[in-house]
Amino acid sequence: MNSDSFEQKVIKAIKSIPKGQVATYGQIAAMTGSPRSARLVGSILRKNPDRLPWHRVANKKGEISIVNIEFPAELQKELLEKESVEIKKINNIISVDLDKYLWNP
DNA sequence: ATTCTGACATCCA
DNA sequence: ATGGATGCCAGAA
Repeated sequence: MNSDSFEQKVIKAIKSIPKGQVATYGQIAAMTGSPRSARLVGSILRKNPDRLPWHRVANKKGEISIVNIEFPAELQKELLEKESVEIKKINNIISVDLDKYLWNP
């Protein structure tokens, strides 16, 4: 499998998110050259459960879009707090303050 | 080959 | 402001 595949680029981009910061799906997609492929980023994260800092990826509202039962939003909350990222929980909806923690490459 | 689906992002009512 | 519809694009059926 060639290392230039969209999937590989996405994985690299996600791995490069600095500790203590958060990136959006669209941002990752844009970094890999396909600004319109935010949804594919999600699919890839879903396929690669381990080995990726998936907890540093949120949608543009700063919300967590976890669907995978193995990696629940609560776990993501813990992981982020461990990196000193402030978490807001409103109406059982976990989100991060993008104004403060969004990664600007 | 065609249709459906989705860890998103936008637009419109 | 909030929800529904639409666009994108690769993989699955």
